[in-house]
Amino acid sequence: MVEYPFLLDEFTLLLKKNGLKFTRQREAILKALYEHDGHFSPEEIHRFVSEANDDLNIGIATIYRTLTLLEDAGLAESISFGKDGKKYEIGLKKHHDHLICTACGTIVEFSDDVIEARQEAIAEKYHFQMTDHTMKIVGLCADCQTKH
Amino acid sequence: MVEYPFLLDEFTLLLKKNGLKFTRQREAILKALYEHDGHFSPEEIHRFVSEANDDLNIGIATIYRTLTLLEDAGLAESISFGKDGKKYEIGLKKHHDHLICTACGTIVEFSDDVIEARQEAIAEKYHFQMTDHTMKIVGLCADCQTKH
DNA sequence: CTTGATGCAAAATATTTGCATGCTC
DNA sequence: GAGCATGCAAATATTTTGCATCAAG
Repeated sequence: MVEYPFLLDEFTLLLKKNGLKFTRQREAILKALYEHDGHFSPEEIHRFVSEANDDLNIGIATIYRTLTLLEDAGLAESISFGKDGKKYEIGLKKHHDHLICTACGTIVEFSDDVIEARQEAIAEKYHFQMTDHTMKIVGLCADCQTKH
Repeated sequence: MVEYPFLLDEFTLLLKKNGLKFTRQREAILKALYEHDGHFSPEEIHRFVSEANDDLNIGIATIYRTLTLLEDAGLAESISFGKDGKKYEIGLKKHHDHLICTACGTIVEFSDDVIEARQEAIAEKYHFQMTDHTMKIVGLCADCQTKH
């Protein structure tokens, strides 16, 4: 959907704008998020980054710090459900929402224009200046319904 | 919206159905959720229950266990956003969604039939058997927009 | 009485922070 | 060079668990 170079550009721009530094660690984390499609915990992301960069000894604290940074900037999004903690995914995709299976944990993404439009209308109605929105539908996926 | 006795009925029924026991602690937690309108962390709920029941020395573990129980049963719902952890509120209200202000943390509830209907259609399209759904719109509330 | 529930404290997780040192800019 | 970023480890915070005891059914 979005090309990596573009994402990287956004990122460097953002850093510059805030007087922050571009580091190998930050790049590696952004890239890991870009290359893995799905939703991951900070630990998982840590693993990805470590595996992809033998030479780079990255600390978990940096993962947390960077994820927060990316989320605030809108380059990453977090979602959480049930017992599982927060999971992150890359931002800047076409906006989409999630279907989550309570049995197997599968997350399906979807996008719906009617809902998108409606959300804007609602934000306006309540005088909110909307910066983001998310929707989750939870239930049983087709597979898990069968297994019962 | 929903009367407490009704809620309590649902609860006892649920417990019975699963061979679980009705205890003072569980009642107290349900009631605390019912009496406090809003979204609270397990700690906060623990405080509520403790303050309302001097004689009842309730442990935080029981709060966690009961909240999980209530959430699984649909009698409570959790929502999480940004740095804050999971927050719970009573379920069985008319279904509603949330507007969350990123600056002051205010949570406004709203309900929209168009969206409700659309969610059902989407669940069906993906062959999900929907058990719940949530929507969050995050942004700046009217107040916080002014303060800038 | 039988079995699940509770409180407590310990254990397991998850997340944040302080600080010396290393790297961008 | 100046100042932010990093890794590490310690400090916190958050949740979960084991277990002896209690209490609901």
